[in-house]
Amino acid sequence: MKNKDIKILLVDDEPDILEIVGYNLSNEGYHVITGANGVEAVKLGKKHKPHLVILDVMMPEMDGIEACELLRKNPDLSDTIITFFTARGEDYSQVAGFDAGADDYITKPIKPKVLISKVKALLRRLKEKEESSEIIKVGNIIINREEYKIVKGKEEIVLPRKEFELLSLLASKPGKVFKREDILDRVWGNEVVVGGRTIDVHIRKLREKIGDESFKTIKGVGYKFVI
Amino acid sequence: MKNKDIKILLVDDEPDILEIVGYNLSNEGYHVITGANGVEAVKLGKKHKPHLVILDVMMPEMDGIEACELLRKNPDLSDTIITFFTARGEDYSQVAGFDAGADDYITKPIKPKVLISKVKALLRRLKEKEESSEIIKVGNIIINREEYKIVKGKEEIVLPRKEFELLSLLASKPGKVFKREDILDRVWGNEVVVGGRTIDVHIRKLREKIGDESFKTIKGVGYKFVI
DNA sequence: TAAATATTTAACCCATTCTTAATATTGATT
DNA sequence: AATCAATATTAAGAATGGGTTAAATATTTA
Repeated sequence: MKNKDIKILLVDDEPDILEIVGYNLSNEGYHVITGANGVEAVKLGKKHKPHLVILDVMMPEMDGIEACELLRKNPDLSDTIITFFTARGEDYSQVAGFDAGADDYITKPIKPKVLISKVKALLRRLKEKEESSEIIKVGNIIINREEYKIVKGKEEIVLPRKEFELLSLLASKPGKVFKREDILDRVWGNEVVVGGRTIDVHIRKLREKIGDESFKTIKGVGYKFVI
Repeated sequence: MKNKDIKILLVDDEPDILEIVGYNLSNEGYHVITGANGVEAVKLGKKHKPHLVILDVMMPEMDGIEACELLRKNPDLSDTIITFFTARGEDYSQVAGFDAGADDYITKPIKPKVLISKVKALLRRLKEKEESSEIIKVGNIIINREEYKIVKGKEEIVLPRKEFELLSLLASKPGKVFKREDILDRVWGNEVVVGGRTIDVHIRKLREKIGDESFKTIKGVGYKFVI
């Protein structure tokens, strides 16, 4: 996603702030939308579905806290990051702000450079959510290597390390036969020497936990995972 | 940011050191700038705005400590990491160095491999600084890194530093398993060696204070924070 | 400087995980 | 079908690795 496609809704009742901050954000290539109070914030939020909302707390008509609560109620904006724009020292606003569903806050005054890097950090958060990490999906099984978690259908299966690694290896290429020596190399590491039956025992455990039908033995060669 | 874009200012009065260390750093792809004394360090620092400065302590003209103090006064270099390069045993220099605003120190002699990994660790710190937004929200817990404050529900929880860092690391990616070695790297720093049970003890404290259910152990791997 | 607090170490325990070994079964080959 | 080598099964024991605690150090604070 390019900066041009990223929409930032900036809401503040001081025109100067809108001007300066808006200018800096535009300069970075973001698509900036501005509003002057809470009512506008809610209206513009609904209309534009911005990726990031920067909300001043103290505003006429409707303050930032209330606006934030209303914005959060809109399911279209559930992935939107909302951050408050608050004068240093207005501590109460932070607490109230988080209750209202804000993700962060930015203190005024702030240097343009710092603001930009803060905005980038917030948007990076959004990006991370989108990017899926090391996840293997096969049939109805999802293997999440980052979380060390297996989900089969609806149930979560907990596997000890060696079993997890073995399954992950076999499932990384369903259908492919992995030779016994390759399995030893990749799951046990080629410096460790274990007896010949160790793999079998682990396969057995997996068959018990994941399902017999998923693991095929190729006699004299190795094993494969089938869907 | 690619290595090519990372500028390292290396300052030492011994040409051999500049040669060897500089070679190793260049080899990793870093953009290396070298200087022979404190005066040059300050001049080159101002000019190039390096991301990392490696400063020998004992140098003619102006020593590393003084150079460090001067570099620190430059607001452009506020994000720059400064580390001293000191012969093993020159203990006083470490103390004085930190007073002068240094972030770390590297002892001579050092093997190229160790040096590189140290530099990487330092640069990782820089990256984290840039990236980490100061507030992490997970479940009903708000971690405010800027104020070193934890709020769980309505109550504020005070955590000592290591516990705080550990929690904030784990909570930075709920669900993700952090390997023990990664935790050591990122909370303790990879140069510090602590006993095997240290992490456990801190986890235990967190479990007491935050809630047992939030910290899951993945045996043989590490820990994860779950909501 | 003393007192308080934080951090690390060390010792021990316990549970889980891994491996082995002994025996049973399978399947390819003749 | 007999044979034989490879794999399956099982249970037991070994090894690993985490949990817990208290005491020893370090560090910070008053």
